[in-house]
Amino acid sequence: MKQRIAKTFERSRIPLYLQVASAIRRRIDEGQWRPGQKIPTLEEFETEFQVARVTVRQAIDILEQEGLVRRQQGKGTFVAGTIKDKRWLTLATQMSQMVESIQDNVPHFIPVKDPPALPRLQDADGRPADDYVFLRSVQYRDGEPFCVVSTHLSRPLYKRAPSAFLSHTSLATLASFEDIEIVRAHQTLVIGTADPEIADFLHIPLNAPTAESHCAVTDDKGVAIYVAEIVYRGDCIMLDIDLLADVKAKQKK
Amino acid sequence: MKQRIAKTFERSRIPLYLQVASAIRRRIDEGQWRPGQKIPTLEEFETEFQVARVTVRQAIDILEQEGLVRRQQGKGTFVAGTIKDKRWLTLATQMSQMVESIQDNVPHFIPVKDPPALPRLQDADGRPADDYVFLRSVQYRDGEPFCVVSTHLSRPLYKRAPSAFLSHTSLATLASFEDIEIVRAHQTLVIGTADPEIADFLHIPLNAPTAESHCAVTDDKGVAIYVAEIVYRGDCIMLDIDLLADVKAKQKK
DNA sequence: CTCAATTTGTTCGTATGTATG
DNA sequence: ACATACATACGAACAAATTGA
Repeated sequence: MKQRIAKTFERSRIPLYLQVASAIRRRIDEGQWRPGQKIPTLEEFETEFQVARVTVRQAIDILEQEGLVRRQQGKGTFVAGTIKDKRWLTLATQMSQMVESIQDNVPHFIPVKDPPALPRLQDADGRPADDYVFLRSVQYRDGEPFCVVSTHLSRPLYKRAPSAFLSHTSLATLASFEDIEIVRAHQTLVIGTADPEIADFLHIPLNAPTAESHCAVTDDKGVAIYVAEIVYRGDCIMLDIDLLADVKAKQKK
Repeated sequence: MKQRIAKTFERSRIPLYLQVASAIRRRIDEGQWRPGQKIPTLEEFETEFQVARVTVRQAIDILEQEGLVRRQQGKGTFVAGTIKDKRWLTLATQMSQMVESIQDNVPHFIPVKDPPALPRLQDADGRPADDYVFLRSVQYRDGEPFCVVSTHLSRPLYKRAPSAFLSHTSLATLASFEDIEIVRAHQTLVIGTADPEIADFLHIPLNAPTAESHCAVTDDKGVAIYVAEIVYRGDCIMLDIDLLADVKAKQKK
């Protein structure tokens, strides 16, 4: 037949039933229907999304597999009782806060085939060090991976405490060296999507939203001694920004 | 045939050729191959991704449609000369900066059927005002929509200059009232995906990554006089965070 | 200029997945 | 559950453009 496909959906090439599943999943995540509550009937979704009944069923099949909903013939479809705690990771916007929050994280290192010799530096990151150590790791919480960290660490720095760098997050170790003067510590954040490799590490679907952080620390000689590219799962992070932080800091003078 | 599908890909139900396209697109975005440079042959991708030649071709078809690559029979496939300026919108992390950046934006208002009487307030946002005006608009740049703003504005405030609030962004207008004391201005940011409505407004595919901002301004009486929910396209924004901002502010004392 | 190697373009047959009514 | 149409994916073979020997 014609495959009429509603206008909003046709912008994407992704199979309809997946799109519908995502749309409904999102509403559940957002709390539009509370745990235990009944969600609309197949017929209602059919009308709303302008798709065939079978397509809605297929979408809900997925949500049922995920344990997000429970179906009962003759009664309806209900939101499962337990919804996971999301957005638990508030990204730090200050160095001190950042170090504190990753203090106790244990990185799980990934072997790297062809480590890039130099980090990708942005304009203001400073000049590259002569030699870097490249470390790549996945970090977990409650047995679930939530970010992949690729770090370029100035080799002299690494040499000072290799075992520390291999058992703790690099930044926490770096911050513990009191004699190193940090002149600049900067982070940029963009939103991206999971490529196959990242999807694999983070146990998320391909193209799922991610937060990609570029984080660089520069010493008093203008050398970028720490440069990390961090990819977070998009669904667990949250940023908290005090828009008056600058004003308040001035007032304290 | 068998549809062997490599392990990494099978977690996702998304069509293979789209997955491959995403993987290659990402590498181009990341600058793994410079503009004008030749990317690997179909055969090489075939081996790397463990998919059929036709599937790789189909993937590259998409990138060609997007204008990201250029193909030449007998020679190869090349990264296009011009890569669009992405990530042009650096989200402000300070009130002053924010007001400045949206100063000249012109909102295109959307009619609203059932405006929510009260904004969704977070713990520290303060108490709700007695009465709000609800405004919803889409903002454009170069004719392209980049965010949808839903604003709750304290009605007394709105009454002071209705025409200003309808021709400029609310926050810019708000900031122009010198006699209003702002005690708190806070923003939280999470990563989400486009639902059908947002996808429609922003001209992006359903489930495309978005940045969802909750922004609240509280006056000296502890009343939330401005509360906005802003949804940005995920692919145009970027955050710039100085991790030593607090330290520097203190040093200036 | 011809020839072979390389690389993209095209087509076929088949199997399975997606979507409709 | 069924019949139908179209999309996705495979493997393989062949065509056409480009390059360098």
